[in-house]
Amino acid sequence: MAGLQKVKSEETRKRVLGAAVDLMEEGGLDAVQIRSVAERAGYSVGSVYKHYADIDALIIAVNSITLERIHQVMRNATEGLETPIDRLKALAHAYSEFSRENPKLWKGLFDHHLPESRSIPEEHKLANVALLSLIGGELKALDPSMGEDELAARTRTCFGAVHGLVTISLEERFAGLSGDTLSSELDFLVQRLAEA
Amino acid sequence: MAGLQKVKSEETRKRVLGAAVDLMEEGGLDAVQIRSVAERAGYSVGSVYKHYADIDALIIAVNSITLERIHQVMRNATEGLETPIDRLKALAHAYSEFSRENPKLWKGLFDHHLPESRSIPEEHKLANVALLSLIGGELKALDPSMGEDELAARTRTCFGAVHGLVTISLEERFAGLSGDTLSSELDFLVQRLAEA
DNA sequence: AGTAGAAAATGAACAATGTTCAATTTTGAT
DNA sequence: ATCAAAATTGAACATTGTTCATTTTCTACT
Repeated sequence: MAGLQKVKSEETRKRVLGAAVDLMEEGGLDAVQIRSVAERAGYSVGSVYKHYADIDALIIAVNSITLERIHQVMRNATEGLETPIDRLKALAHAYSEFSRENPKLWKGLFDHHLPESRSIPEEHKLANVALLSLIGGELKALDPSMGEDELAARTRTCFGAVHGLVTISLEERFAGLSGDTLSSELDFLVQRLAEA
Repeated sequence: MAGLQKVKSEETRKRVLGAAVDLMEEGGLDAVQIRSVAERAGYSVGSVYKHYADIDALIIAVNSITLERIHQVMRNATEGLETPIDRLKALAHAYSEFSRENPKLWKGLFDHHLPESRSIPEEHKLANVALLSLIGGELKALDPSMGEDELAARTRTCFGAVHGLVTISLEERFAGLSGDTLSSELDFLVQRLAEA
């Protein structure tokens, strides 16, 4: 049966990726190294390269999982909420909370950059756009008359604004916000952006 | 005269830093390496270490210059403008323009992170706060009744929001905004945040 | 001027990490 | 049982940060 090899191969890939995710959670981007991943997964460095072209590909795989998790908590956050503004606020809070609860995964997602010469995999870009469309859907509900381009632009403005506040709040250099202050500023920001 | 050594030492430090700035402008954060800086400056690797404790200290020195440049263009941007809202919009545009005109310096500033164990130099944190206070001043003019804590929080919200929009607009992954669209979204964002 | 000590500068050597690949082990089909 | 393909290994190399013994240059003093 040809199945055994395939099963083993997939098992290896899964363990390698799992080890990489664990290391990112524990030690951030810098901890995701070929040797540390190989050791944690119980394989040699060569086996890691059998499944991921290089360290960047592995990190992107980890970040795709992080993106998926963020998408998940944001989708859940709007459940049961009726008005678009309430739903937008809930999305912003879910995003912020994820960054607080998983700072190393979150930073790893946004701190990782490919060299200029390389392009981000299409799949990963789509996962980013999927996040944006959670916001876009609410903005569309708020103002159905908005054109496609205008909606796309406004969606990025709203996401970018919340993303920026969350980002600087995680950084020591800006003496950022936290706790109730962060929470109420997020509400203020979304309210202002979304109100008619 | 004891002056010659001091002059030489300062000359070396200046050349090393200048080489590092040039490399950051040309090749971004990854191009600022001890060997490349030493070669560009015309010194050995050991001499670089004589003036900067490690590569992080050198990068922070480069980033302090970048911060100073950003501060400069933002200060200039408000000249001759009367209303706080116009001035806030001008600050946002100046920030955005700097990121477009100096993408590698700008990315180098925000992509660089110290290991958790190390703390950002006080001087560098103050330079960040100086940027924030340009915004804080306008917000205070807009609403003099605001308390200190409230003003500090709102200042970070406004900065973070603009910073986030600028950030994602520079990134391929988000298919960000540019040109007139970015410009008008910045206006929209500032208008909404600043209006009564 | 000459000289000893201090400061500056050098570059070889080491450590850590990404990457490659020839050799070995395991698996699948006959 | 045997051979080819797939999986796995780990030694070896390249790059980059860092250290430090040595050499060169400068200052102060006689």
